[in-house]
Amino acid sequence: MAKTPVRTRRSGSQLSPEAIIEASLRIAARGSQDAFTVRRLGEELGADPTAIYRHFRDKDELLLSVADRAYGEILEGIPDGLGWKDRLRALADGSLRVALKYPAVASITASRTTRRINEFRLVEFILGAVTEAGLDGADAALYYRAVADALLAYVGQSAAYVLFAPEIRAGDESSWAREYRMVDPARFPGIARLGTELAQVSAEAVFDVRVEALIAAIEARAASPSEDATRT
Amino acid sequence: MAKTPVRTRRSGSQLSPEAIIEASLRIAARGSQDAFTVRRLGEELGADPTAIYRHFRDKDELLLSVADRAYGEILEGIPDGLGWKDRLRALADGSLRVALKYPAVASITASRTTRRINEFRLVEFILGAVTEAGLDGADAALYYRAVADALLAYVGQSAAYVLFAPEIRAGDESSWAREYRMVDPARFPGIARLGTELAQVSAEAVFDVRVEALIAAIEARAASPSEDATRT
DNA sequence: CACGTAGCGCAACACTGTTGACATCTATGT
DNA sequence: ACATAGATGTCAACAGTGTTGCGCTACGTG
Repeated sequence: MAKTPVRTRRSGSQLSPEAIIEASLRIAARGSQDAFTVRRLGEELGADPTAIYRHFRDKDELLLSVADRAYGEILEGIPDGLGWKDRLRALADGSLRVALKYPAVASITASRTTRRINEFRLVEFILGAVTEAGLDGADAALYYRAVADALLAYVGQSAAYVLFAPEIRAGDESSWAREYRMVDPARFPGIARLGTELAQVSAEAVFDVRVEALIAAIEARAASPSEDATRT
Repeated sequence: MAKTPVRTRRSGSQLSPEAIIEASLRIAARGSQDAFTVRRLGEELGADPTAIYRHFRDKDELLLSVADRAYGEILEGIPDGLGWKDRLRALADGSLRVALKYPAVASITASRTTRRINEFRLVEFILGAVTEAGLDGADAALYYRAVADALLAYVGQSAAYVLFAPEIRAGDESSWAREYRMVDPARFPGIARLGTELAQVSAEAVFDVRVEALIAAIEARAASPSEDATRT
């Protein structure tokens, strides 16, 4: 029936949760070239599309498992021996890298919670960084959430973007060079004056600014822990 | 044909782009109670579901128009006479408010560009704020993008979250009080130690931290404009 | 006044995720 | 060793999504 499969795997089974997760990652790695659908997944596995429902309750549960596997890939890419700032930077870079590697997974999972092993490891990783920065208690929890939410949001947004059809993406990207260059300078003086600079901003630089802003906020908070965290 | 409708509206027409946009906003305002689908939209308009294709090329174009209308709603809610910091704070609050009012629209549009009038006004608004803060040229463009992307990402993430089915949301929210409380303290000492504080963090406080972090980054950048913007 | 066409309704298509019925085949209890 | 229960896989089908082609009506314009 539609029940969570037991742990005892039968030897005769062709499929397994691990094999399904890996096939999902293979499909997701092809980005917008290959849709991450149940039928396509069955094709990749050489099995009936509905066979995966014997190993996962629904596609959502599969997606969370796949995402957790991706979380592990992020953690593996972070070297040891770094200070808390460089650990957070490495985490940000790795998250973006993995999210762009599996955009279909990242774009859907960005506002979810996997509640699986590698998510625990990631939480512990961030908590360790903010603790080393000098935060503790409610402050550590608050700034952990700020870091985690910001990373997930940005990374998910970037993933959703690369997942768009090329023609849509081309239209969005060229807008800075087209529509934004033709605006009425009287109504929009700022856009008219900075049109060239706006078209030249790189996504990497923006990502950098946002990561460094968070790190600076953590540092500032650790320096004055008694004040209230909210706006003055 | 599948061509963009001309501007001369016939008097006998029951529908109009404006009426369709407003019906879309009404449906989107019902959140997860009412799915924002083409058929539901036709029902709301008292017309055939496919009638909207005489006014919009596809659902994507409609969505961008609806989003731009929501952008206008954000701008209307921002009072005059504020300094640049309070203008950005009011923008952030208004963006989140409108996004949560029309979650179905915000969650899809978060990584898109409308290229319509109210988006121009929003860009001009943010550019004015960062300019008043003391930034100019490439710096103003860079930090505009950081603010705009961060706002869109967070607001879209929040919208996607409230759009989830209540049972999924309940599972995600209770995870802090359940799974995260039962982790092995030896493997995850940070989670075990801060479990209580993690469960008590409010989304508003997290939003606040992220907005203030960006404002502080702009201020710091304006104070030392000669340095390189990237990580040291 | 005739005619081209915008506006709209209807039926249908391709594509999602998902479920129920049926068959097979393994693992286990006796 | 054998029978049975349950896990695994296949097939057909369903409800839901966005979208398109065809035909009709009624309007605005020549």
